[in-house]
Formats: sequence, C-alpha cells, structure tokens
Amino acid sequence: MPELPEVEVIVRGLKNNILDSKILDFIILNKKLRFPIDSNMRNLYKNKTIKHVFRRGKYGFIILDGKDHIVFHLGMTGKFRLSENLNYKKKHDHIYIKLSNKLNLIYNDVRKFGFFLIISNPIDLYNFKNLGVEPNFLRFSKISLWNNLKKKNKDIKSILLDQSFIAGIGNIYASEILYDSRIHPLKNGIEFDKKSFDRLILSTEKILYKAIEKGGVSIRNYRNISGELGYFQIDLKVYGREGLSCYKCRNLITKIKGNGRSTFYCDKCQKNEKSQRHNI
DNA sequence: AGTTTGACCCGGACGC
DNA sequence: TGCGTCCGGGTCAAAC
Repeated sequence: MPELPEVEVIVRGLKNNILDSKILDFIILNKKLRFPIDSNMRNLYKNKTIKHVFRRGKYGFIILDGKDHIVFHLGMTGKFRLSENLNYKKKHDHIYIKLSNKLNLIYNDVRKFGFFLIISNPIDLYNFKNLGVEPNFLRFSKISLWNNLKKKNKDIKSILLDQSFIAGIGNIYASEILYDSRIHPLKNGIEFDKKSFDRLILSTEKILYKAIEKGGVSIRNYRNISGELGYFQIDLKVYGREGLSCYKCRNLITKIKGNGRSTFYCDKCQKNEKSQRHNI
C-alpha cells in the first residue's frame, strides 16, 4: 500500500524520468476513479511542460508550466509505469500520458481508489488538505507536536493515522513505528510522557527514512524492469505477523481491530499499564 | 470542537 | 465451476 515512503520513491522515480519533458497527450481511458476525472484535464495538460514533481503526505504533485497542475493520490493499488509504447496494455490501465521524451507514463489502479485532481495557482502547500507535519521536519516541530499530542484523548494508533497530525503515515507503518518505539497502540495521547514521545518521534523518522532508502536501493534508478515506479518489498517487523513470535522477545504478536483497521503489536514489548488493566 | 463510526471506492481471495 | 461474502486502506462526512 502506498504510504509516504512508497509515494516518495515513486515521486523520485518520476523526477528521474519525466522532468522537463512535455505532455504530448493526456488520454483518459476510464474516468471512474475515486473521484470522477475532470474531462478538462486533457485540454489543460496537453502541451504543458513538467517543471517540478514533489510529494506532500501521500499526495504527489506534478507542476506544469502555466497555472494548472496535477495532484494525484494512489489510494490502495495505484501504480505508475513507464513504457516505450502503448501497445502493451494491461488490465486496469486508466490513464496514458504521452511524453515528449518518447516515454509513456501509465496510471494503473486495480481498486480505483486513487485519484487525479486539477490544482491551480496559487497552491497553498502548507494548508493543503489540512495536512500535518512532514516527517522530515519532525525534529523541528517537536514542541507543537508535543502540545498537540497532550491534548488528544484518543489512542496513539489513531493519532498516527490522522493526517493532520503527522502527514503520510498509513496503517502498516503505524504498527511498525509503535513496535519500534515500544509503545502500546492503545496508549492515549494525554497519557504520554516526554520519554515515550521522544521515542515515538525518533522511531517515526527512522522507520520512514529506512523504508525510503530501501525503496531507493531496491529499485535501481527508482524503476524496475517492467517500468514500474516505486513499489518495493519492505521487511515488516510486526505488521501481518499475528500469532508469530516477536523478533525481540519471542512472545506471540497480537492483532486487534479498531475502527475497522487491524493493528499488530507485541504485548510484552509494548506495555500499556492503563489499558492492560481493562483488557481482559 | 474533538472524537468516533461507518460508508465509500472495487475486484481479488476465499469458502462452500 | 460458480456463487456469495468478506477483506483491505485512506478519506470524508455524519453522528455523537
């Protein structure tokens, strides 16, 4: 699932391959994504040059010359691939972007949870979708994050998924971050002390940064043999390991469900004095 | 106003 | 094999 590290690696892949080329055509094969694709897109994007590509949270931005730009979100199964020709079509291809550098950028999405939106100048990135702190700026935002956290009367797992707190963490990395920082997923924001908060921030940086690095290394030039951008295998320490033994203490990993989302953790390594009392 | 819940998007996987 | 049911994650809106 594309969370921040995957989107970051995909964006780097795009930078490496499409920057400075011109969009010769923007062909919409299927409008029915998460939000219906605006049919103006083809006209707006045609013959525009790609000036910048960057990421904010799990969103990607493709900045063109002129005032209209592209924002995309990959949902659960959104993928980009680069192809020299358009004859090799795949199931669930939804958009073909013909580029002046002889490559075609293809958007493929099995579940169609992803979307493309038009965004126009001026772009207020700081307030975009009310997104919170970018993880690479965490260490500079600790005071406001701490104050924010201490006001939140809900479990840290949900807080991590809240994009207005820290931007870009999804369900998988949330479990990984909490495992790494030895924090129980049901620990409340207001229950945090400075020490565990510090560990949380460190682990967030560490887990996300390592994943980005892994993605960059495992995909040579950010693009695999089939031209796919940014998908890579991360070694998960807790996520999906229900009933298997913890790598640190051999205790069995627990899976819980809240808000319809699964959370994995080790109840020996990630203690929560308060919720443990009520747990059984 | 902050928090919780659930709907929605959809096709693949799985069970019978 | 065919059918039905469930599942997954991110986002948003409605409910509390």
